[in-house]
Amino acid sequence: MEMSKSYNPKEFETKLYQTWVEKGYFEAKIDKNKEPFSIVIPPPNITGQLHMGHALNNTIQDIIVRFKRMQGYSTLWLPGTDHASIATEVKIVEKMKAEGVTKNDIGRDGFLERAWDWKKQYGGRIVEQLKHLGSSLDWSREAFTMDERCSKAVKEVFVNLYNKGLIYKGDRIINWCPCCKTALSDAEVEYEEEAGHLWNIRYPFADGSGEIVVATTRPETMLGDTAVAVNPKDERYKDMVGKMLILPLVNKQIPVVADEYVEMDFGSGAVKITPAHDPNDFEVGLRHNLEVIRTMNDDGSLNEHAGKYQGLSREEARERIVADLEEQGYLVSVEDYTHNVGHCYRCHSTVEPIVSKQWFVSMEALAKPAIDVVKKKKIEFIPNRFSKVYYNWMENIKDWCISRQLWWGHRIPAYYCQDCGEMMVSKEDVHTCSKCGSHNIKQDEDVLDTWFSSALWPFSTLGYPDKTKDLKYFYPNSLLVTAYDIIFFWVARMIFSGIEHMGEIPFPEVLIHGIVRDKDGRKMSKSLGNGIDPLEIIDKYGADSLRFSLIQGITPGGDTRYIDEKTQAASNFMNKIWNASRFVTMNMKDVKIKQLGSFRLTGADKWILSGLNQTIKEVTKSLEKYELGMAAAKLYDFVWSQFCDWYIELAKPELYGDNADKKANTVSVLAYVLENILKLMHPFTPFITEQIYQSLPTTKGTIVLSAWPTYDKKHAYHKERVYFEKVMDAIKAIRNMKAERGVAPSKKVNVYFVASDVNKKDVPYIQKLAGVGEVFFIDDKSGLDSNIVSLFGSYGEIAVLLGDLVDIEEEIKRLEEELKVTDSEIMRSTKLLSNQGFVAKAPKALIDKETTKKADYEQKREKLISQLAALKNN
RNA sequence: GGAAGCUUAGCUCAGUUGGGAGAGCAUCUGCCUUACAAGCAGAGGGUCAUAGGUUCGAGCCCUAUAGUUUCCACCA
Repeated sequence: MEMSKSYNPKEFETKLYQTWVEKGYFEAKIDKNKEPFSIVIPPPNITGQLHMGHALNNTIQDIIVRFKRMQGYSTLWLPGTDHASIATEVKIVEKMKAEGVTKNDIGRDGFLERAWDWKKQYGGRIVEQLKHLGSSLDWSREAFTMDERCSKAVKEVFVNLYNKGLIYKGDRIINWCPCCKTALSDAEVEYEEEAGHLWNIRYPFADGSGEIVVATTRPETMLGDTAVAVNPKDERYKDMVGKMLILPLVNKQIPVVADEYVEMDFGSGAVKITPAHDPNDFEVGLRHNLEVIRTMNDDGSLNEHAGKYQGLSREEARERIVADLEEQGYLVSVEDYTHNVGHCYRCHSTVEPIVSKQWFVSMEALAKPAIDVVKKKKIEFIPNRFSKVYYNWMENIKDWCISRQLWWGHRIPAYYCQDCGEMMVSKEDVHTCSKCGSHNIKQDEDVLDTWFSSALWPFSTLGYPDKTKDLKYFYPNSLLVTAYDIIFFWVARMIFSGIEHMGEIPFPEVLIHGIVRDKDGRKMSKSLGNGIDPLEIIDKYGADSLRFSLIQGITPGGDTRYIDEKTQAASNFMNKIWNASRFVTMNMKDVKIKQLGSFRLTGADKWILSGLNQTIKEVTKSLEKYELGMAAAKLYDFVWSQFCDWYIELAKPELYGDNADKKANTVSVLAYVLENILKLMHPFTPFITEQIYQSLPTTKGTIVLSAWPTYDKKHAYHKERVYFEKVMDAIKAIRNMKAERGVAPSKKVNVYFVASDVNKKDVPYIQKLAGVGEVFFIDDKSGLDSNIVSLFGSYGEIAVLLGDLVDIEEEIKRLEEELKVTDSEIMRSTKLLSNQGFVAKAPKALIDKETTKKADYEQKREKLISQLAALKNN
């Protein structure tokens, strides 16, 4: 296949992906002779569209998965989507609102019908978008959190936990979103600082003996107050504990109680207690047996316990209550006060703490082993600092509220007898009451937290609770890759779920990456409008460029910025690879490619093979440590700076020479190195590498399933590399000298190598790459005239004939400057080597290195001095 | 209140067992040299936030300070 003249990713990216999928390259095979490597994708929400976060997350996973696949692992990367209970329901309700329909209008069944339609229509969108990225996912195993498999797992787990007493139903204070009209878990509440007020209110004693002033940020909750609390050690209130106060506006008597929870030095040191609407107050209420009076409806409006305020929204109620307090003389003062207010993570309304009957997972017993496995390093976070975040959360965890007053999701498998009230929790649908035999059964109306099913993802997708072959072979997964923002929501819950239900950790490693910010370092968000659509970038530059730019310069756990120039640079790199490959394939035409080892290698050949070998070693090592940014940088350097800038240029003298055999040798090395480059690059940039790989006459099949290059001692060529770098140093020195003196690159200069160990056979390289005419080798330069420029370096001495271009005065100045630098280097070396501490404690290799360095500089110094003397004598 | 990260060239960032500071972009100079001007060759540019400490030796380890970002907690 001929390569087209220019790099145009659109010509092949989509086509190649289709072929990969059709041929089943990504389908995992259970192979007892191979080691499995499995990852499950963090399932994107069906409501979602691909954003840069997905692009980064999936690029990282794809790189690792493709790398492991090439290394010979039986590799599974399992795709799927999350039903995203609340997020999806919010979207559908919005859509219905536009049509003028409410949930109640169409009922549960009607709503679910719409939801499934919605899923059918949009659920596949993000999945299709992942394909544009090149993600090597096994589509034959695609899962959905509400498909049959996962739903079965959810029921199994719920019932098991219930039977063990780890799931319970009870009245607790929970976070309530009055807009979504559902309970939320603690993790689903986002706190934001808001400017508010602190109202100081007078609560008079029932016996008329004075008053207590309390402060509140939410005066509307006072209707549900059932006590005022003070610290038992507080001298100011010591005699008042147990006395009764009149609750203003309500005109009800409430007691003063003593509780450690109260901070004496905040405000007046007295706190109004509203057990139904504040988590701390709820606890105080439990300790003092206080009445719990809920004054708010599910939609946030006030209820019948609010007296004359019934029916008002919470905002209106606040206004009216404050006004009334003021009018009746109860309001002492109002202060400005900034405090944190909880918001629903989906609709962003202010969350109300409310007492409500909900289902909970009892966390204490589950958290303990989940903490242990990380402590014992059975699970490692990469980078390790994230384990602290994990401990912090796990060690302070509260029970997990899992019921949601929503319709889209896994309905809680609890059934109630309408006749005798018996509750039955069962995997199977219940139609008969186990206690009274009645058939009048109703299932719990609530659904489960969407994260309840995500928590089971590493095994529910593999067939749990059935003991499938997949489950046996691919569980535990090998790795989990995710951003740090869902450690609590997801990672932590997968860990305790895996341990509890599978008896085994879900994965031994968790690779955490950062988030993609905009060019100014801000989080990309809809409200800021600073989001960048990866699909637009792919359309403009191709997926490979986007992938490479996302990976370049990232470090585990670190955030990155999306900067378009970075993608342009990556795109230039793709273009470079394309053109270099085109150059190689053009030269491969009509040439019989030879096996390495069957012919004599040139110095340049050995130099590039040694560099390739080193690159293989380092890139493999970096990838094994998941240091993708590092691996990408090494590849970039090798491909561009070593292979393109040097080796291809070094190859040209042979390629354009008239020795067909030597040309074939060089082409063979070019082809060999290119093929290895393509393989090393493939995990990062799968499309371009496959496209070129298929164009090479030496390759068969797909690069996707090709073998990962391995380090080969035979190609180390240490000595040869050191020698050849002298040749390269000579070239650089001559180029540099010409550029500094304004000698046109096309102008050929003649040079003398003075007492140099540079080999005559390497002269063509110097001529071609440095723009040199004739090269002479002499033992000393006594016969040369003075119109020369002397260069000193690893190659020894080069005398360049520049004729009139040489200004003796300038030359003396330059050499004196160089002598000064050399002297200071010698000083540095001498000082270091005469440092007893250094000589005694530094590694031998370093001392040797320093010693030869010093010798080299001393030699150079002598040459500089003699050259200066010669110039000055002239 | 607690915890963590970051501070390196004009910009964005690398720098992993402590051993003479790097890349990309930008800037300047010169080149259309038969893969690539999306390119080639060359150059300039950094007291590695500050102050101490450990060490023969610190961008890297320790302590403190400043600035900055984030997470957790949620004192009404």
